[in-house]
Amino acid sequence: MTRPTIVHLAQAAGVSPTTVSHAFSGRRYVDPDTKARIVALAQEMGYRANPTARRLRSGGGGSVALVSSMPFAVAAGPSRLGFLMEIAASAAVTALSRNTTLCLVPPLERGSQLDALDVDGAIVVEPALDDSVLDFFFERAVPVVAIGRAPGRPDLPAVDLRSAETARLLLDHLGQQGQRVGLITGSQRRNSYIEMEAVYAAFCAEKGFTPAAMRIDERGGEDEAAVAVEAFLRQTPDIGALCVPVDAFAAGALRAAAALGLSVPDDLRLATRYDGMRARLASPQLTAVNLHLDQVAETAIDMLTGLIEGRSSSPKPIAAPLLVERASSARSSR
Amino acid sequence: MTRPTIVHLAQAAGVSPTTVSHAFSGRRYVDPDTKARIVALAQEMGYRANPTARRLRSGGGGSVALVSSMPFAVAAGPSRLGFLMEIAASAAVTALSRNTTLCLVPPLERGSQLDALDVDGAIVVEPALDDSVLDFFFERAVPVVAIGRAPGRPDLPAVDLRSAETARLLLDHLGQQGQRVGLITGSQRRNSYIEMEAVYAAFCAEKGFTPAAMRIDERGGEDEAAVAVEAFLRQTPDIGALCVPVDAFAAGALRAAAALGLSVPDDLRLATRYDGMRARLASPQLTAVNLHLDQVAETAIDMLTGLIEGRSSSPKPIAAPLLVERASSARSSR
DNA sequence: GCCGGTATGCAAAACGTTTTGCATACGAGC
DNA sequence: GCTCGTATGCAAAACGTTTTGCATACCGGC
Repeated sequence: MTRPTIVHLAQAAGVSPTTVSHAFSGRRYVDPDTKARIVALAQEMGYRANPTARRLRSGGGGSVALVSSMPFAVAAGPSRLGFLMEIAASAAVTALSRNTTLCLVPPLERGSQLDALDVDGAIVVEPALDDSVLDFFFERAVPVVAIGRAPGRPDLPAVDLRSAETARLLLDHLGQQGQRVGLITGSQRRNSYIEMEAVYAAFCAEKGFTPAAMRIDERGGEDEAAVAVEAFLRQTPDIGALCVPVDAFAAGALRAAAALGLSVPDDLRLATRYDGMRARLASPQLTAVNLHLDQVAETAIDMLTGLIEGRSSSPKPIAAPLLVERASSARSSR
Repeated sequence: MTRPTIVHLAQAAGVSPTTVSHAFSGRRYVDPDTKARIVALAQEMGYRANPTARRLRSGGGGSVALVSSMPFAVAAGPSRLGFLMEIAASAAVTALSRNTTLCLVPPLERGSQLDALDVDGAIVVEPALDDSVLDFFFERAVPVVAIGRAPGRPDLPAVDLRSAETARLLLDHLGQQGQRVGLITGSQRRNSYIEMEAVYAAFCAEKGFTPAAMRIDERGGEDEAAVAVEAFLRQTPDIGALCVPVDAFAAGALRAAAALGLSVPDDLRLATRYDGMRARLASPQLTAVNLHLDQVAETAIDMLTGLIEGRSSSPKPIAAPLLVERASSARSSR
């Protein structure tokens, strides 16, 4: 009744477990007849190697974690989809094609019991400065690849999201008619915010206008952003364009504009970073950037498997970010 | 340099591995002083039990798979988010709180190497008739819980999505002003389609109008739906309302209506099933149903862990589906 | 008749835990 | 002094693989 093991199969085939193992792994020669007999018998008995035993002996093999340090249960509702999940979808596909499974790990809260987490590596999405998620894996000596560089850890293998370029793309586009451009980022210290803020500072200096930037706590999501952006716009009424990399915040900004009677894009041009459903289906549709997340996910998985197997990671570059112009930043007709 | 094992720790503490094991598991009494010493030393040495070894000895423990048989790489773009991913997010959170990890498994294509998949159970989202995903797990004697009953397998544990009620809700709403209502489902044989089609037949008989239904292959996604629905509407011009449970198809239906110069909701009232981002951010927003997917995911995880541990599954019921009225089916003003 | 090579397969030692049955020591009760 | 419970801990056997070194048999060449 119990599941057949390699010993049962070996007995049935009249050979040793060693031979059975070799027959399947191909690591040593096995007489073709013998092998055929074993395979046929395995089929018949429904034998299937126990993956746990296999990985105990052979060390690791077969699964990586995908983790975000962004709130994901906290910011309930639609915002928990999007960026992370799009990466998850691509990464799962890629991982599977590398014969690896992908474990989805929600943000680690303090006291989370994660002993069960048994992975050979981890992909951490947009780690923040001093991110405890990174420590968690370091303690366990689990190799990590970050998506988006890890602030304060220039040595950590990462897939570069090219945030500086992305920022430049957005800002140049938003300010192309001479508008004063504002910037809304998150208060968490993620590399994309940091790079964007730096590019923004340079941009302002170049154009000769005073920076108008604000940071919002990610945990508040769209609602908090709507309130905060409204206050921000009241305070800086000469802002003609707003760069809002977090799509949930951009949705909040749309609401803020509406509340103030500002028309988008005529009174306020708006653009966000991640070209996901939120950007595509907002009204008006949001100008955004194609970050090639499918490539990013694939590259991250490849780097990680490389790291796990001790190969030096090939830093396959991601295609340059691509501006996707939409109605929210259409050239003003006024 | 290598990671310390229980033997190293035992040596360092001057006890046997047995005692160390008991100190952590609490399955036998260990002198408090000894235990404290062991724990302190473990901390210092960075000892952490190897989960693989643990599960080999103790049998299973710690991970479940989430699988959809819906195309997910095939239907690229935005449609690969949504339903499955919302469930994934909730399920991952619930799973973690049960000290279990969630593996995301993309649709199994023929020949997929899934030997690495080492899970104690699986949640299959909306299985179709004769779904090969189910066979895959049966072969491996992995317990399965379905989300949405499995057609042809009334015995399979499942979380009921209450599709009949959902259908009734949508149809009654759409037909409330006497319109003739059409139905668009998927050509795959999933329980929700089957139930909806049955309710629809009864509904038509009741109201005394000829059914107008169509099935579309899911793999075509929104684009194929746009084309198909346009043809469908041309052919049955007296349709005043359309029930389109698949949100990607509903988005296609919107495009079809626009192409035909039909205004939604004035000329055509529209409603879909899953109240996700797609419904909320479409223009006009789509009337949809709150299926309580967070509850569904949590219940599925609970049933599955129950099944794995041999407990009889407690069939905690899901809250009744709730109609969320939006602009796409607003009461016609004409 | 001996040597070297190839073909085929096995025994036994890992891998790092958990679990079970047994052992020792010690104090209390008689 | 003997028995008995309780406190504490250990040895050894699992769990199901993979891996490594060794064994046997056979064949051809000298």
